[in-house]
Amino acid sequence: MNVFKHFGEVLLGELEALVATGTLPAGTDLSRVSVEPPRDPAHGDLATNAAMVLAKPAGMKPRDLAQAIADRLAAVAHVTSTNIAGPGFINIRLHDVFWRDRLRDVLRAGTKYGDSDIGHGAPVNVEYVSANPTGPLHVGHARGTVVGDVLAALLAKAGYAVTREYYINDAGAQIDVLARSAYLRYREALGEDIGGIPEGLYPGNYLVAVGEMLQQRDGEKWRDLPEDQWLPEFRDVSVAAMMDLIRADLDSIGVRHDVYSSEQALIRAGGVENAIETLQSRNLIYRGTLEPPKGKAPEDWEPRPQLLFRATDFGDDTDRPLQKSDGNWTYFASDLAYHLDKYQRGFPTMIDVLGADHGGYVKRMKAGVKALTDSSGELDVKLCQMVRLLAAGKPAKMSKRAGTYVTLSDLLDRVGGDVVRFIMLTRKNDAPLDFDLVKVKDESRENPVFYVHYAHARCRSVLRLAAAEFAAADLSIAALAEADLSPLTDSTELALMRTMAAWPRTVESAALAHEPHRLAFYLQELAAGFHALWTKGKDDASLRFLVPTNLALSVARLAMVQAVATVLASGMEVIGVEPLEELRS
RNA sequence: GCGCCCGUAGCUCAACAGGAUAGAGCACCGGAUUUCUAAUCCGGUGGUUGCAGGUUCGAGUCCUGCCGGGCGCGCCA
Repeated sequence: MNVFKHFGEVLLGELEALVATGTLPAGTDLSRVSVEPPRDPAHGDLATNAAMVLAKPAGMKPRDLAQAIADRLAAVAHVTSTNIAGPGFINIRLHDVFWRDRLRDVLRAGTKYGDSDIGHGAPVNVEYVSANPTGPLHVGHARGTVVGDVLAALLAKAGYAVTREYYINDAGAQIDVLARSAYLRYREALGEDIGGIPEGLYPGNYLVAVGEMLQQRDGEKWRDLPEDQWLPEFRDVSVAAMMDLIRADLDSIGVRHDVYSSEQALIRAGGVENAIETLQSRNLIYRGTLEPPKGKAPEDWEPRPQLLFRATDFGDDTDRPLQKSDGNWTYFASDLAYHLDKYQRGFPTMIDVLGADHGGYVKRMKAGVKALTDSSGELDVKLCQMVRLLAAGKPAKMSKRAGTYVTLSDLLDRVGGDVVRFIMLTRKNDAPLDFDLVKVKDESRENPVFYVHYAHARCRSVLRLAAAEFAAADLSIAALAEADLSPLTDSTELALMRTMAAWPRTVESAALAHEPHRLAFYLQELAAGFHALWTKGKDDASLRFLVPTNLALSVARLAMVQAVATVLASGMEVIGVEPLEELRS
């Protein structure tokens, strides 16, 4: 249950009653009315802006209208009091029983707590990673990988039908370069001294295995043939090998895409022509000449008539070329085809997770999607800013082996997948992020991964001890869900329950905003609430979770501890981090 | 030159769809432990939300113009 949405609906009912009695005029627009947590918990449990939003249409002073609304709300179930504050906020306080009952919601739902149906099963396509198949994934790919994967999981939890997709850019010139690089390794495998890797080819030693494989499979078959004879085969084999590497990398961080789309296959199937024709039929293509970019004209610029898409009709800054002078399609043209293809496969909603260096590309792609789908398709692009690798505050050394950056695989070996996943969500995607290889392994308050893990482990520890302490009692989750929770009266306990009850709303709002980082922030908040209560039990023994002389109290508190563990696990499940039983190794 | 993103406490960052007195952590100062794992917690100091206007009952959030930083800017993907 999203508490705020629930009471929002209740409030709307009361407002409609005020319309019926004539206090509010017929046809009043109620869409801007909201029910939210108050900024300061001291104000109450819920707050609404209804009186401020509706004062003008009602022709009343906000505080007078607030009084009329508050009078009605005071009679609503679970509401213990209302008050009017500031410019006309109505603060609502709910009975403690209501909050305690939310623990039952958690215990009955398990880690499905927070699942929502706001998506109504609508299909959403999330495209992420989509690294060029020219080598293994490196650190730079890690952020988009995590952001995309967690966004997909988040949308699934919010009730969308999510497809996770990887777009293989296997058609461009860089694939020829890859094939030539592999060819060199092939000759090396045949025993030739190839010397150094020439400038412009990929030097990475991950291609050695590709060359060796081809040598073992085909012997000298390709050695003396002209390039156009071996290039297609070397392209295919190299791309397949690189995708195997990439898939292995993704697997090791727990990422599995539902669909891998090949740019080459799309082009061969006539996808680009299909897209071009669609645009042509809407008169959105013409042959024209672009102005050079002002202030930064390329030296070799010469005016040239090109096939152009009228992107400016859809909010872009300039029209965009579709065809290169050699007759091949531009990358933009095939990307148009790809997005049309996704749309035609049943995804009116598409999300692309890209690196920030694609920022200049967003407007034209959104324009393209609008044009191709007659504005019925929607594209959201999440740009991920740079990750700065540090070690104890200083820039981390890159591996200097020829041509290699720090690979994702190296990073995972060093800090583990849980750490990578969590840390990548500790900033919103469009802000730069520092990833400190040392700090992320610290066992302290400063390390959010540890802090959240520790909270869960502490919950589990209490539950284990409880099983020993109260061996005769039924402490199953089902039993805890039905327990008498009335002994839970401390303000810190109630605060923790409110935090847990905010989880469904967090899921929904993060999903609507396409902002997975909010989950990581929520988990830190919940962990903080639990740690606070834990320590309070040290100062005041009557607040300890386990009170051997008082079974009823202990059971109620165990229900709460179990609920904390469950909500933490629910969030960690979305992020893809494993909840730990204990931290001791 | 143009476009996109960013600018919030000394530092690193939050702020949910435009809401109330802008919140955390670190650092600094002062406290709590014969532990349900103190690897934690509590309290205090700290702000002209880059600058100047505008819209609104209400602006960190929306609009305009500046300043500063990052990314990008026809035949790379």
